[in-house]
Amino acid sequence: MDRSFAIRKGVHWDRSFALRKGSWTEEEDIRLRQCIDKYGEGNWRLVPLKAGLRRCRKSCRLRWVNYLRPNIKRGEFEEDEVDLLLRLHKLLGNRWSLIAGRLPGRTSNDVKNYWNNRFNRKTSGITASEWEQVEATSPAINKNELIKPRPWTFPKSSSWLQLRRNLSSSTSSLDSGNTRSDSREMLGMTCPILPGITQEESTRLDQLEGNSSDHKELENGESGYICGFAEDPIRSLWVEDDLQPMIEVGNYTSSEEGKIGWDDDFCSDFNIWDMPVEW
DNA sequence: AAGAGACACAACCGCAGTACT
DNA sequence: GAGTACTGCGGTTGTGTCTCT
Repeated sequence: MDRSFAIRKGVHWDRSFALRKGSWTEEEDIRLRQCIDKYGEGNWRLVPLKAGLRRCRKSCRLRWVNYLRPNIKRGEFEEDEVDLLLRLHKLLGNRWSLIAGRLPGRTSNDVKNYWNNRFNRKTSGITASEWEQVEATSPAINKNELIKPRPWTFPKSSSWLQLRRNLSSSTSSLDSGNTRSDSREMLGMTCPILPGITQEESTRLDQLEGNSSDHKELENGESGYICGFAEDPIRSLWVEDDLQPMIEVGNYTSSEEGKIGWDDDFCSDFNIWDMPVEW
């Protein structure tokens, strides 16, 4: 790709750094795809060099993540996707990457663009009076009321198998009087709340199926799988046997019988599918 | 047919958090 | 602990296409 070609294609050419900007060509896509296929994702600093691209690493990553990555879903959002998007946005706000994580095949950019086009006040074409009506009928969401999950952090050596072992030991440690933070230490990680089910959680559920040691029974008689613990106050994703993702918020307790549960004095839960959506 | 405006999508930029030295 | 590099995210802008007049 030379400068004259770039100019002909209407592509901006940054002379000072010889880095290309603007739309990606088919040739660049092929180079990038071949590079990722060969070396895998990550280490974006080296990708432009290995791929022989005159693009900055951020540009390469963005192109891969939003366009070239396999299994990216194109086309109009389906009805159930829009429904889930609305519910998740109500819960999470503009946390596009988290929302996209629960819409298989959709990227954060897709979700953001879709939202901005359809529901953004500036661009949706909805009149001021219509918006006033929407806002009046929708419960206000304060920033500090939004659940803002942080990325899961695992020790480098962790694996689901290890997590499972730690999960078992942490449960028994509660019975022996250890504190909750001790248990988190034993877990070797901090797991914030993750509403809905991610791909990883889904995979884990598949692994859990039939493994009774990971199946928990609550004091209130409910049973299911715990997919994540959060930092204080305890917020956890609890997936019941019928695979309904419940969000538990409250104090985590244990009982003599070895059962686990949440303190009734400070505990609430809700099903993401039951959340009202008023648009 | 041509121009204007709307729309959808791609890409860039700046920032914050994290990892590394 | 401080400084630097890297990564990922969200807001914003740019650009191509479609529709309407």
